[in-house]
Amino acid sequence: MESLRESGHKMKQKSKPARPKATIFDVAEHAGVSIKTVSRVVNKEPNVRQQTRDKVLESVGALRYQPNAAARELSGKRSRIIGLIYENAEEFSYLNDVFNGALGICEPAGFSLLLRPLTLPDPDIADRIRQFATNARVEGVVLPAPMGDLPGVAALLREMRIPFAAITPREADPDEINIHCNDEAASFSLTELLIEQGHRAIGFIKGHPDHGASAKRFAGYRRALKTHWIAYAPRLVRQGYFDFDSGRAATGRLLDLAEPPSAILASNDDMAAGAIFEARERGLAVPGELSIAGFDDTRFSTRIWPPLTTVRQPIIQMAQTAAALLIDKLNGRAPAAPRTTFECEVVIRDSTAPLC
Amino acid sequence: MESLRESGHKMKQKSKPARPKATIFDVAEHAGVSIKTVSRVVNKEPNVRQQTRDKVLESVGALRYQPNAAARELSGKRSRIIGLIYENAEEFSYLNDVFNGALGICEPAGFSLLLRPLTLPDPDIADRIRQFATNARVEGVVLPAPMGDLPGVAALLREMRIPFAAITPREADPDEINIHCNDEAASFSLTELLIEQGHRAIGFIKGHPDHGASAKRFAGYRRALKTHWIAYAPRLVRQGYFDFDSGRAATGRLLDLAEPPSAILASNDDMAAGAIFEARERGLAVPGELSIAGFDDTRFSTRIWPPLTTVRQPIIQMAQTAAALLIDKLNGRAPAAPRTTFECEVVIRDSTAPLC
DNA sequence: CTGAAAGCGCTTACAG
DNA sequence: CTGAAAGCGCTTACAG
Repeated sequence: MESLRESGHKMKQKSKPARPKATIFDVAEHAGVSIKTVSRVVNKEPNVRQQTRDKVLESVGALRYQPNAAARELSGKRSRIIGLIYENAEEFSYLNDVFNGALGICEPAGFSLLLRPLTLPDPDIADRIRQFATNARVEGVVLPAPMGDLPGVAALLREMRIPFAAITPREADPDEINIHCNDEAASFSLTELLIEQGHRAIGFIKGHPDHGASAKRFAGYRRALKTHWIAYAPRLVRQGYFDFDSGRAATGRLLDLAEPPSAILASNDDMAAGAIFEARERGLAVPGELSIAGFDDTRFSTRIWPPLTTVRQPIIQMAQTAAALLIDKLNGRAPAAPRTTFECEVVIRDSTAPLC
Repeated sequence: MESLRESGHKMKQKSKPARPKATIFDVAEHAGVSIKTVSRVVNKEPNVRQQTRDKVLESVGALRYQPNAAARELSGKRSRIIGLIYENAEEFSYLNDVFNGALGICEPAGFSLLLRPLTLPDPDIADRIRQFATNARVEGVVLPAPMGDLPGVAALLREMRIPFAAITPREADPDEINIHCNDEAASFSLTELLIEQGHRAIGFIKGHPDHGASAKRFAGYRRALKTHWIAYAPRLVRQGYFDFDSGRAATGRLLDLAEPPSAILASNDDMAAGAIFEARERGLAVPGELSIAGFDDTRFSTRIWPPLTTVRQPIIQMAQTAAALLIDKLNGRAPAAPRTTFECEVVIRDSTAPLC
């Protein structure tokens, strides 16, 4: 017995001056228990006397013990890594919010967040995701829009048995984690705002067809028209792709109409910025001669002139919820509400005005 | 022999339907060598006969062998994780480029990139970095501006003996990896452009004092004035902080002058956007009555009206170089050029015009 | 040029 | 409620 301890002490002939870095053995010795008990306490497992638990916790603090993640993963088969697979779009403020929200939950829960940007469309997307999931050893994945809308992605993750949390308004399997906000209702409110301002010819620029949000936003627009007994005119609706250029081009076609709209609702801010740019190029005053509204409330919307009327989503909270529910699932706790809805908020600024 | 084969076949009574996941032992058996030899081949170590190497590589392919990262880290003391510590700023396009550039190098080299946003100023920055470095087990760190400019950060990393690559124009220890572009020369060129357009009263909005780039850009402005025999007027210089609001406020003070400038050079695009906004609020035509130039060529600069004259940095390449040199260092190869300079490029758009 | 042994620091069964 | 043993899949010394 004595000799064991001796040899233990002799062992510490480290060549580096760096701090020793306590292991589970050091903590066990310090607390006078077995390493298994330390493991139980550190992992918050049950069946440890409170007194023992306190003793161990004290030693953990005294030695500044931090479990070795590699050893944990090797023996426990758990990597504690969550992947964030996203479209590498130009507009990054949405992703930045998603990232910060998810990280804020992952870090305190002891999970690392690993990012994987993808450039769409990508014919090899399945291979790329498969490789990422394998190489990075992710236990679960967060899928911000539009990744959760791509049929191949969700199907692949299901096949690989990797749990995921999708942020998208598109309906999902009731057992899968789905976070979204009420795009349809927000679009309805925004359209209604324009109607209440006297606009009747309201142009609409649709979003990218691969995004679940696009259909919802368009549906809200149509419902508002219907509610207010305004006939739906297909010629006032143009396809966009959520980027500046497509918004600008769609606006051009709308303004070329014999009877152009007095207001344009773009399905996101980037396209609304394109609309404002096009209006300015044509010498049209915004909002005097043309009202323009967007969607997303990007950082952009208060930097351009005039500041944009738009819709704000609680993206940080949505990402936090996505990460939290995913971690619950990974930890074997059934998520309380796999499908969670958040409220959007219409933000009225200067790019829309009553029709004179 | 025959029996061995037999038993091999019987072995495949796996209970899971998932693919077996080959280990180094499987590869060794398949190739008829020891695990040590497999290890040598996989890690590209010398002293293996070409014939043996080929045989092992074939088995690796046949079994789709991928080394277990956790086991590797546990035994080899190397995590193959690089941290990216950045300021969580609103303007994210710079960071997005940094991230994509670094990731493009890390992934093929077998390194993971772990992001750590920080909100500045942060009194606990040292603790936070220390904890990140420990928890995430980063081997090295990439420090995009302005993280490399904060004296505490570099000092802490040195103390922890964690190699880092700083992207900043500020001078560094010649042994440390430093990536930057020629901010001073670019600012000189931009100022010269305005001078050549006939401007004499050129306002300057300085960048955040904690960023190394700020001093360089200011120096370029002063040198251009001097070169062209224009007296330096302190009243035409205002302090900004790289954000929209400070750019707008500084522009307001400049325009309130008895003899306001005919052109304003802002040290980044965000402040230039603020300048344009302020000019518009005052009913000043840009560039007709006031020329405005920025710095950075953010995605923003072509979205606002008028499109911004600015300076483009090859950020993706700079980040790639930072990551590549850092990985060289981590792998024990001395970086070829620890201090590397890139060229910036002046991009002339519509926000600047000859003085009439 | 190649390999047998030890060990990295944990967790998972399994005892008691 | 607690612990002794085995083992996760590699790499690091060390032999030959």
